[in-house]
Amino acid sequence: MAKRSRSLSSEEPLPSKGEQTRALILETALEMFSERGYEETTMRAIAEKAGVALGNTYYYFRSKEHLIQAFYERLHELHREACAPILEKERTLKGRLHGVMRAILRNMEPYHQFAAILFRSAADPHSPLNPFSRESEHVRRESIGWFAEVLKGTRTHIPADLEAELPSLLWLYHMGIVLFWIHDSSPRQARTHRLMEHTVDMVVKLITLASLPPMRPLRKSTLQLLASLREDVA
Amino acid sequence: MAKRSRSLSSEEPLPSKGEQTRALILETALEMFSERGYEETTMRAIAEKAGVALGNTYYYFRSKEHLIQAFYERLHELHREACAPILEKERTLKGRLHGVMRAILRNMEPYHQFAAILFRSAADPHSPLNPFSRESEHVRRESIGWFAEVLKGTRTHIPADLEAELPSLLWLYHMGIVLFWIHDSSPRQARTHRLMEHTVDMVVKLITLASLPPMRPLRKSTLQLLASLREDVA
DNA sequence: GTCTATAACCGGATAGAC
DNA sequence: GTCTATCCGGTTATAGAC
Repeated sequence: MAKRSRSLSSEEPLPSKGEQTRALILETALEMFSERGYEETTMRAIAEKAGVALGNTYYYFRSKEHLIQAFYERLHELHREACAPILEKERTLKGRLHGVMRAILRNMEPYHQFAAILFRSAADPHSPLNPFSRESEHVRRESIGWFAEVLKGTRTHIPADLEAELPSLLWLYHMGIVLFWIHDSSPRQARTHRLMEHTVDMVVKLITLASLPPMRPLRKSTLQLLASLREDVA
Repeated sequence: MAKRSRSLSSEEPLPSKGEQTRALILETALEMFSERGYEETTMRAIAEKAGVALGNTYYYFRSKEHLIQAFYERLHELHREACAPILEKERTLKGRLHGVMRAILRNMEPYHQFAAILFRSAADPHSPLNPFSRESEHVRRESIGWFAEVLKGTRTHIPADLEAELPSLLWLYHMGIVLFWIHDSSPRQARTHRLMEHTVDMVVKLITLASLPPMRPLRKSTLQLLASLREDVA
C-alpha cells in the first residue's frame, strides 16, 4: 500500500503528478474514514488534510461515493494477493473454496464498520458501487474468474454444463456470505465464519451430488432456469 | 388510501388535526417521489405543495428518510390486506406460499423504481429502515407471523422443531426474492415471478423432505446451526 | 401541542478563472 | 490541474401565533 519512491528505473511507469495527487487524496480519505467514520468525514476536511483545494478532490473523484469505489478496488487487490497462494497450495475443492472464502473475510475484517457504507450504496441498482453495475464489471469479472480457478484446480469431476455456470453461482454465494457479514455484530464476525464453514461443506457436497450421472435431468432443468433468469450477470 | 371524511360516528377514532396534517404531508411526498423521483424531490417542494411550512414537515417526520419509513409501513398494510383472503381460501402449503408471495410482488409493482431507495437504506445496518432494526421490528414480527399462518393452515405434517424455525426462514426467503426483484429490470419483473414460482416449488419440496422421519438427524443438526447463527432475529 | 415564517448552518457538488 | 466562489438542499434554530 506504501507508495513507491520516485527514485528510479523500475520498468513500471512512474506516477505522474496527477497520479500522485490522486493517491494522496485517496490515502487521506481512507485514513480519515476509518478513524472518524464516513459521514463524519467531510470532503472539506479531506481536502484540507491532504493540502489541496476542495475543487481538486472533485477533479479526481466525481463524488464522495467514488472514494469508496476506489477503496473497493483496493480491497479487491488485497483479495487477489491473498487468494493466489491458496490456489497454488490447496488441491481439494473444499480446501480451495474454504481458503478463498476465509481469505476474503480476513481481508475485510479491519473494515467491518466502514464496509456498511459501501454496501448501502451497493444495494442501490443505480449506484456505480452496485456489484452488477458497469463500473464494477471489471472487479466482478475477475472475482468470478477466481471461482473458476477454484474449480479448475481440483481433480473433482464436474460436468461441463455445470462447470460453466458454477463460477457465477459461487460468486453469488460469496456475496450472500458478505451480506451476512455486514449484519454480523458478533466478535470478529465469528458467526459469519461459522456460517461460511458449514455452507462451504454443503456447497461442496451439493456440487458433488449434482455432478452424478443420475442427477443429469434435474441439473439440466435447474441450469435452464438459471439461464432464463440471467440478465447480463456474467 | 383516500382519507375518510370527518362526517361521523364511525367507531374508529377520528383523525385529529395533527394526524390529518401528517397524512397530507405524507401523501404529497409519496406522490412527488413517484412522479419525479426521490432525489429530485426537495423537502422545500414537498412543504410548498402540501401548503405547510418547511419546519412543519420536520415536526412530523424527523428526516426525509423517515418519509420512506412511513411508506414502508403503508406497503406493509397493503400486504396484510392482500394476504388475508389468500390465507382463507388456499389450503395447500404450496398454494398458500405462492399466493402470499405473488400478492407481495404485485403490491410492490407500482413502486419498483422508487423501492430502490428504500432498500439502499435498508442495507445499512445502522439505518432505521434496516429490516433487522428496532424500528422495523413490529413490521418484521407481523410479516413472520404471516408465514407462520401459511404453515398452520395446511394439513401438511411438519415436525415441531422445524415448524418453530420455518416462519423466520420463509421470511428470509421472501427477503431474498425482494432483493432479486429490486435488481430485476425485466418488464413487470417477469424474471422475479419466474424465480419465485420455481423456488416456491423447491421450498415446498424441501419442507416435505425435511419433515420425513429419516431426515431427523440432518434436520436437527441444521436447525442447531441456525440457532447458533441467530442474533436476535426472531 | 400544532403551526408559521424566516434565517442560518452545514456539507456535497459545480462553475469558471488562472 | 488547481484554486476560489457559489449553489443547492437537508437540517436546525428561533421567535412567535393559535
